[in-house]
Amino acid sequence: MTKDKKQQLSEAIQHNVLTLQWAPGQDLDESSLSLQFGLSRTPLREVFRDLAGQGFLSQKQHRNTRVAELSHQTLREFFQAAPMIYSAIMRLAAENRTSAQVQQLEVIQDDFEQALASADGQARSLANHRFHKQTALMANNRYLLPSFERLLIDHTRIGQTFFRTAGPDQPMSEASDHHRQMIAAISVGDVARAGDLAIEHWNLSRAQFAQFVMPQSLDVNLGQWIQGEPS
Amino acid sequence: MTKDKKQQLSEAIQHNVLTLQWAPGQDLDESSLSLQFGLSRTPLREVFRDLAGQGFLSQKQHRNTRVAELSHQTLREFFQAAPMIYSAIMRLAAENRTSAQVQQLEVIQDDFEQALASADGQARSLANHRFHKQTALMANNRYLLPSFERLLIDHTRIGQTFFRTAGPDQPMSEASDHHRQMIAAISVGDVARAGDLAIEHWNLSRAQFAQFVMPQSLDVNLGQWIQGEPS
DNA sequence: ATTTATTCATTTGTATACAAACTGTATTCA
DNA sequence: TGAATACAGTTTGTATACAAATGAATAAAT
Repeated sequence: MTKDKKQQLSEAIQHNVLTLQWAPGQDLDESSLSLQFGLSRTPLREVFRDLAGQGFLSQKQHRNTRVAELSHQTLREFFQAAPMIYSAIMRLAAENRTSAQVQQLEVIQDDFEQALASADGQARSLANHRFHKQTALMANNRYLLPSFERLLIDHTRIGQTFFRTAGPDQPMSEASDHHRQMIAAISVGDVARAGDLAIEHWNLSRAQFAQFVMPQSLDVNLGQWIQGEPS
Repeated sequence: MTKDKKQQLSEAIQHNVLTLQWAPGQDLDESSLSLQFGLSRTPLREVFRDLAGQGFLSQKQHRNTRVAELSHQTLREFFQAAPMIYSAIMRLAAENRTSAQVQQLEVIQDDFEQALASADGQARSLANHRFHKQTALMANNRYLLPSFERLLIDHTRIGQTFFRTAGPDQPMSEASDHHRQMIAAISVGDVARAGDLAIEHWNLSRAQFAQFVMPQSLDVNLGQWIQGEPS
């Protein structure tokens, strides 16, 4: 009945990090969490290590574990890497998908649209997260996956602001349209189209970021990456 | 005097994995290793988890930890991801490098050339590994790094055969030439040139792979990726 | 008054004992 | 004979006690 405690703990931490209920950089306390989840410190620390390896948390020797930071520097690195990786994942998803996975993706997309209709920013954001995570699963490439998952974590955290404040109108439905078109492209194995859609979808996200969270001082630097290739 | 035992253990494992002294898929024994390194199982298991997260080892619930596998499937995924990531890392290295890092890279390259002169396949291969790891450090992008490191692990393992058997002649010196040109491009911040060199260097590696380790049956499938974009 | 030591409380890291799970062998039953 | 099951030995996973390291607060010194 009581599922795997470690699994539960891991999922709870991931949830708290992705929804910003735990702020970037926030300290975590081993003993209180181990009490809270009925686990001793040994397995708890193993979960910490796993999640640090995946980019949810960060650890330093003899210092407490914290929620992974989100600094200006990480944002810059984020914009340098994201379009390429998202596009590659989408192309490979179109290449390698199975029909069962496509069906699963459609279910997830239905959830996403339901979440958009609600006013619940967390639900919207997590549903979006699940959609893209499924595309990564379909891409089926162990080398690309870790980078993509890291990007997705921070994409979801940054996007919180947007999903929280915006109504279910313009850009929201545009995102949903993209998802539907992605499913179509992936479903028929149209690799090039899938890759292009990723870029297009990404440009939408970028516009959101610029509007809602981008520090003014970074705009100039980011500009050269946003357009495409830097000269 | 006795440095950090965990660090020592971690480096020893990495070395054994990269040089194929531990074969892909090989089982590891917790108790014998903990005895051997004078560490209890608790910290040893933490090292295992870290290295599994980095792609050196692989773990499953209630099963022993093993050296990460190298199957046909992983090779396919490898060829799908490698050129793009290598190129991106090299471009970013040219973009973000510091002069101290360039100097460091030159030292590493000197080591590499020394190793080429020797007949020691492991030394050659590890020196090559260090060169590319340094470029990743210079790229300074936390999102790309985990994917690149995974690729580099398997690149090094696959390349062992080549570095072991070949003399210090044709393709060897060609690789070394590439390294020198990379340093030059990175040093002056020529982003496009650095990216192109990565592709060029990669094509050389690929030729080596095809010649030395590629299973005949896979050649056809891999062909479509080797040329560039699949239609 | 500011800086430098020193102490102590808190937290992280390690060792070890114990519990749970898996693997292979032997035994039972069809 | 072959399949299924039960058992034993080994290995992985967890709890807990202890050791080491950190940082904050106090005391000492310039």
